[in-house]
Amino acid sequence: MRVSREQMAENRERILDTAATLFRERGFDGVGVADVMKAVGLTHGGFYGHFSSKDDLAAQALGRAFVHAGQWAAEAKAAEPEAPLQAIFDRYLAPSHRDDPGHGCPVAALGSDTARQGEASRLAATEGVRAAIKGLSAITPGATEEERRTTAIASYATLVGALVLARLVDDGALSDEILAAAKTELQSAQE
Amino acid sequence: MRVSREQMAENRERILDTAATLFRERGFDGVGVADVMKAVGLTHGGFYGHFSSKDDLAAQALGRAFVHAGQWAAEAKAAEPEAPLQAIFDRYLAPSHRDDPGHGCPVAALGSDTARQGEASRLAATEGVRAAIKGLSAITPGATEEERRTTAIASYATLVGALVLARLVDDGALSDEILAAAKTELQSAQE
DNA sequence: CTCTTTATATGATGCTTATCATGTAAATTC
DNA sequence: GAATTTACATGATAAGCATCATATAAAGAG
Repeated sequence: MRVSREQMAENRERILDTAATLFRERGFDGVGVADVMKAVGLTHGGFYGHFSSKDDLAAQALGRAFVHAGQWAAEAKAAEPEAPLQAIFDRYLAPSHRDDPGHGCPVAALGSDTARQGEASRLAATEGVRAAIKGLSAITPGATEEERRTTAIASYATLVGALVLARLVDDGALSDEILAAAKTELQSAQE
Repeated sequence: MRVSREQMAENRERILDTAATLFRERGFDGVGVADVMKAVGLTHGGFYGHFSSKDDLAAQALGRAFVHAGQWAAEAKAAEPEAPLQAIFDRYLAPSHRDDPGHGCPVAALGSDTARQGEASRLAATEGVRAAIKGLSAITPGATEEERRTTAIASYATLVGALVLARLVDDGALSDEILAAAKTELQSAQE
């Protein structure tokens, strides 16, 4: 059955959002085209009217998941004008973020996966990382532009690594300790 | 055809080593049982004489991949008795490590994957991470035991995150910059 | 209101892959 | 060295999944 133009556009958006969440939760190979469509409330047949392939969906969903990363600085400034960097660290390293990969950082959720993905996905991720670094640099202290950027990149790496490690281990106490340790070090580096 | 006891034991070891490499290179879902056996020079049929399932293999191969991580400190001390920590940072953040995931850090290569794996794999990874933290703590400077451990965990996170990001991006210059930035920050934190 | 278009549903198709069943030849045992 | 065991090979089996073909009913055009 046919749906209205707006309905179709909305369906497409929901497919993208749903895919972005499911991929982060279960990995690219852990989610089938039919799974995504079913979660949206459609059947698998209509999929290829929206996307040319699963790879195409993966790349676009990745881009969608990265949108948030590009707005890091702006959001943090709005939420905590006094200490935006601190707000980012707190949010990123919160147990709630660790426990909800579907709506969190795509690098932590799909990082090792994406490195093995097709070109389109790699490009989307690269742009996302670039935007995240730029946003972080803008609110990172430092004498020179270059120094701020270097520090921002390292902070980003610490955040990602800590979240990956915290999700990896099968021991809640150790997981909490990892998040806390990263937060402590990132704070003390700020002085 | 049957092979000797030693031959069988050697085959089992080669299956494990090969799997540990292939999984890190292509992800758990990117490698089939038949792929591993073929790479070893056997056929898929004999697999279940060695392991009870692919999950079983994955868990044991992960354990194998983590062996190296537990010996971090010892190896670094042997190679660079003066500055073992520096040796670890240099080696971990080297382009050669980035470009050879099959023989490198299992957290960076399979981190986000493993978080979705079965219990046995999670446990193997948890033990590996624990050992790596312990090893790093032993050569990390700091006033108290607790402080050394906190710093070691954060350094580990920075290493992992930087490698994941460096492998993720589709731009060699940005990738190199990420590795260099992490190294710079880790060094300056040491004073 | 009729005609045309099309977004989605249903139902193949073909491929990949984990696992199992059976055969066989070589190692081990006695 | 005959009998037995067994590690591996060959060849199913069955399930999952990406993609495509066709049908249909509802939207949009006139």
